[in-house]
Amino acid sequence: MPVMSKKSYHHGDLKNALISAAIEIVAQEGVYGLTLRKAARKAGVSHNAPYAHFTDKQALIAAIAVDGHSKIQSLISKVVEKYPNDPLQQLVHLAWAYVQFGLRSPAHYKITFSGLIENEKNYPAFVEVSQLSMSAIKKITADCQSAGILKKSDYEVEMVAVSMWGLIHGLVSLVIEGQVSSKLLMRNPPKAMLIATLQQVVCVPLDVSILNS
Amino acid sequence: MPVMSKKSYHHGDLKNALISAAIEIVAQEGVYGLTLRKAARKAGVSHNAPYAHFTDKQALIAAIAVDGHSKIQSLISKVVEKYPNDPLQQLVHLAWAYVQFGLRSPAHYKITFSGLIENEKNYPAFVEVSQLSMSAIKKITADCQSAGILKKSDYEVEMVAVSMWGLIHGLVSLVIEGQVSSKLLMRNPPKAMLIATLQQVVCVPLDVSILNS
DNA sequence: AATCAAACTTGACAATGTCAAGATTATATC
DNA sequence: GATATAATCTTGACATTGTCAAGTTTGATT
Repeated sequence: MPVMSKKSYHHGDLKNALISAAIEIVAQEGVYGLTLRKAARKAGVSHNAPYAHFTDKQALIAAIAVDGHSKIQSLISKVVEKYPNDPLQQLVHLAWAYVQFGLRSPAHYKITFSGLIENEKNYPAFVEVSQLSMSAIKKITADCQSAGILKKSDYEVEMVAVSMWGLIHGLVSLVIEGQVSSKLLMRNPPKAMLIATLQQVVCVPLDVSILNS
Repeated sequence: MPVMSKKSYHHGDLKNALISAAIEIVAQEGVYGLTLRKAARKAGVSHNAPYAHFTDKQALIAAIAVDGHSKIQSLISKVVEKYPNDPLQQLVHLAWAYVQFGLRSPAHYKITFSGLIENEKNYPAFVEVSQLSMSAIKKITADCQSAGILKKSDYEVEMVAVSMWGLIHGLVSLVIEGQVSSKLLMRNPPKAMLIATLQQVVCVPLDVSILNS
């Protein structure tokens, strides 16, 4: 791994530098503000340098999405480690991680989870990492069912996991889009909102205090 | 309302013509294929004509979203008329309308419900129509609660409605993005999928046969 | 040390969003 | 009904963008 020297012809770590730059741009100017040339400028290279690492503008966007999935996954790992054998805590904190990521970095969240990538199958890294996310949710869901925390439906585990995923993702989307009135948010901050939602799905009553950590 | 004469300087109904053209483009070439100039070409006007009706490219996108909301709302109206005093049927068919719209016109659905509009507050028509959608869902949800079909939570009706909305929207999003494996879809076609999902939320068992219509 | 491939640059091109200024037509006012 | 006014549409121009082509620099391999 070559050191990032100040002024060499070769950047050394341009790919990651471009991704970071792109994430910053997206955070500051939104999805439509992202430009290949702008990212290149921010990384201090010429306007065509990105093409050595990304075939497309879409490929850079896909890389941002991969980064988003990775961030969520590292959060999930931490949560699973912190609450072993407690799938309810894992589930709630998993959902909470999504909400936090979504509210903290809306644009990044959108790119990652809201289907802004046109042909995802063209980007194997994205396909792989998004399947990993799904696997994590599936595992936690299955554990919840075994522990009697989630209803067992007649359909397979994946079915219920998709429902959970959808529920959380849908909620976050609505909050980000502002379709949930701010008044409602004031009276029911996201954390309580999440609990209320999960209570619809979970068949044991939830104690809100489990979230104080 | 002037007739759409063949070759007058004034188009007569350019605004709607542009929206239709844009929807077609989006359906055929995806969101990134949409271009102001392309829509203008398709409507047979000069490249700057759209600016008489839309301040922005974003404004045209917002108009597409408004159209999507309108389509869903007319579907909702029909369903509510068809099943008066049967909130469960209303709920299921409402959800089903979303799924159908999403699977039939993925790109249009994305623009309408997936937050592709950057600053929605800048487009009052969009804000208004999306609030109407929410109101419809809220009413049906409340009716379901009154009928004992949906659990009453400690939180207000809007809370539960948001959950329902989120659940449906999240599911459709995942299907559109292809994050739900096609194998799963084969074994559980969308209609059954929807039922499975609703069974997580609804506290009375659902009979799949109610969907045969 | 010579070769090769990867990483990066410069240059070019068509397409796009949008501004400015002018042309055409509908509508309202007298 | 003529005239003013505003809405609608056109032509022209410009900077920016994604991407192709061709060349340059450099690290790696032999």
